[in-house]
Amino acid sequence: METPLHANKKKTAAQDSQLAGLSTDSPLRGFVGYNLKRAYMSLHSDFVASLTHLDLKPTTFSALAIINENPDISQTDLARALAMERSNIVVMVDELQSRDLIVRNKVPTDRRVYALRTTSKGISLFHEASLAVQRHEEKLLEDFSPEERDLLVRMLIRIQQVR
Amino acid sequence: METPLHANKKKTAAQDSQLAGLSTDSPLRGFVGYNLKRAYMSLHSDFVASLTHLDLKPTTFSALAIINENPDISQTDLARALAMERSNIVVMVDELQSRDLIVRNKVPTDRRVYALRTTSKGISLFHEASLAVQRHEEKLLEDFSPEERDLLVRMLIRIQQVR
DNA sequence: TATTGTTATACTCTATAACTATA
DNA sequence: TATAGTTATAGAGTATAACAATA
Repeated sequence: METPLHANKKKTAAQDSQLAGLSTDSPLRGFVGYNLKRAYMSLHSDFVASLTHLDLKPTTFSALAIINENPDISQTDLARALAMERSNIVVMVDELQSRDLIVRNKVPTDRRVYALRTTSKGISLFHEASLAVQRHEEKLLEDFSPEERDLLVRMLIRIQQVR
Repeated sequence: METPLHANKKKTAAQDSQLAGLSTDSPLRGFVGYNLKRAYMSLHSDFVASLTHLDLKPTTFSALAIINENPDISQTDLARALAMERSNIVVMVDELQSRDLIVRNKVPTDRRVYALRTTSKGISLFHEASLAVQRHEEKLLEDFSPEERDLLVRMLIRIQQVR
């Protein structure tokens, strides 16, 4: 028995009109930026839904991934990696810490900073979440060959490297 | 004399860490969704900047494009095309109307709806904005061949068509 | 002086519910 | 009953400024 991905809830505008726009927004379809935004929007709600059962949001999932990959990372560096403001990192780290998913360790050599680490609970939740995200991506990209997926990722990274 | 695209303002987190993340967020780089979001974020601030001199935002630019392409479109259909809630369309249409970029015509056959149309002022502003967006995209995609751009757009559309 | 973490705050975007007038 | 437009409001997400502790 799987949880249905689209239950009988009323859809939001963002979810509903994924296809509706394809006829009337033709003047915008030639723009890469427009299609990038729409593609992002169309996968976003499903992505969020794939993490709710673990009580994670996209940002908290990403934070967990980065802290797990970079033990003793500081909040400032985490902010930079996530492209978020330091001030907004604080409350998110508070939440992860209060749920015992990460710890804030003091650093003797620089008493201003915290060294963030995932706990064993945080690690196992992260692994579980990774599987959920992989399932979400698998469904999203089922019509894409491995080569196409790779090509897409490389193109998206090239766009980020502009400037 | 061109307007500098990155003036001497302090960068926001979203702008700053376009590249900073490339080292520390490696566990997330395999996910298409993550790269999609980051690519969208990295072009967004520059896209917004490319429209500010015309006092347009991404959404108002898109609305202008859709109304121009679909004369006498209703607010509900505009909302669907833009993937926005009808309630949020109202204030945006208010603004475009107050700036004489569009008109709200009454429809005799159904007195509930408005038929939206661009004014001549709206049309010329839209054309000017289109050129600005094209310049922005040209810079964004200068390393992409026409074939690559086309391929990227088609992949992004395929993602939107899932489900 | 500069940086880390922090707090408070504001602003934008988006979502929801309730209403009116029409159909 | 259902739909178009509207209003008010609430909730995210994100940005800015100022501060204490530390470098």
